[in-house]
Amino acid sequence: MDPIEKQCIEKGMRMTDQRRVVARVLSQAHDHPDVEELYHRAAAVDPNISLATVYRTVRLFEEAGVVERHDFGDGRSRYEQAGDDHHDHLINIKTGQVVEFFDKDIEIMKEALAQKLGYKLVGHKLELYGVPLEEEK
Amino acid sequence: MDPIEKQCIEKGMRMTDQRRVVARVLSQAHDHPDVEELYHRAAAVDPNISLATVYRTVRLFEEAGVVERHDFGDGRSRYEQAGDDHHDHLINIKTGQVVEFFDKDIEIMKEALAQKLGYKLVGHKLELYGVPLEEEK
DNA sequence: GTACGTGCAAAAAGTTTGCCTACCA
DNA sequence: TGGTAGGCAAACTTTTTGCACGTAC
Repeated sequence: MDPIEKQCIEKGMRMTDQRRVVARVLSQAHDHPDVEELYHRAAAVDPNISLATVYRTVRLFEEAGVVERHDFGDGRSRYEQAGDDHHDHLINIKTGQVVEFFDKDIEIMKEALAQKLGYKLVGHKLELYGVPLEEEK
Repeated sequence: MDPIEKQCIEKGMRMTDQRRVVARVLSQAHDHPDVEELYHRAAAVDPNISLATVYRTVRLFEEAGVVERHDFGDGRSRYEQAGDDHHDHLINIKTGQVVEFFDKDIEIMKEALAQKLGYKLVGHKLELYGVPLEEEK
């Protein structure tokens, strides 16, 4: 069983075929698909799934904390599995390609900064936008 | 003359009354208004300005680099003057209130990280989402 | 004078919702 | 079987655009 479905069951969600399909598609995705893309991938498995259901499902998953929603500035929400392996993103503004990275020190600093400002950190995102070094000209 | 208008002229933009009004509203804003809010503030000065013009103007300003666009997760774009005083944001998820902060060390780390990944940093944003420490329960 | 900006309304894009049917537990 | 999820289409929100008119330079 895929990890997202497992988490859903643990949280007591009612599991339908459609939710299982979306869960699996998200678990297997190694990119950051938007809803339209998720819909296509899900429809390849179950051609009867509707776009509305994909919207409802990703929202449900997001609220349950099993997936993360991102906005990389192109007007669409993008989703990925919310694992224990937190990471940040670097977006190549020439190609739209997204590179994931993790840096322990910066994570520590985020926590410390929130604390210093008088807040408990409940979420955080760091996005770097860049151009490849060789082509920067 | 407000700083945004000055920058616009330096960049050779044609300055209309409407652009001046939006520039002034943005220069005087100390929050992160969305387009609807900018439109209201601009309309208070010039009742003939249209929403479409505000959209066109903020986009123009953003592309020229004189304002910054943010997405704090509520589905609308929010704008603020792009000064030399870069800062990041902490969003109080209970109230939606936005706290600005700046941390030299974290800025240095962003730059270093991008470099390590093989990119030249052209933009970056760090958003912390938190709840006030006293009320965290 | 001419290229460019504006207002208005319509359209586009992304997302949500109402309603009725279908199905999970 | 009862309550909840899904499909479909319509509605909604935010943002963009076509067109005719107006204006900065």
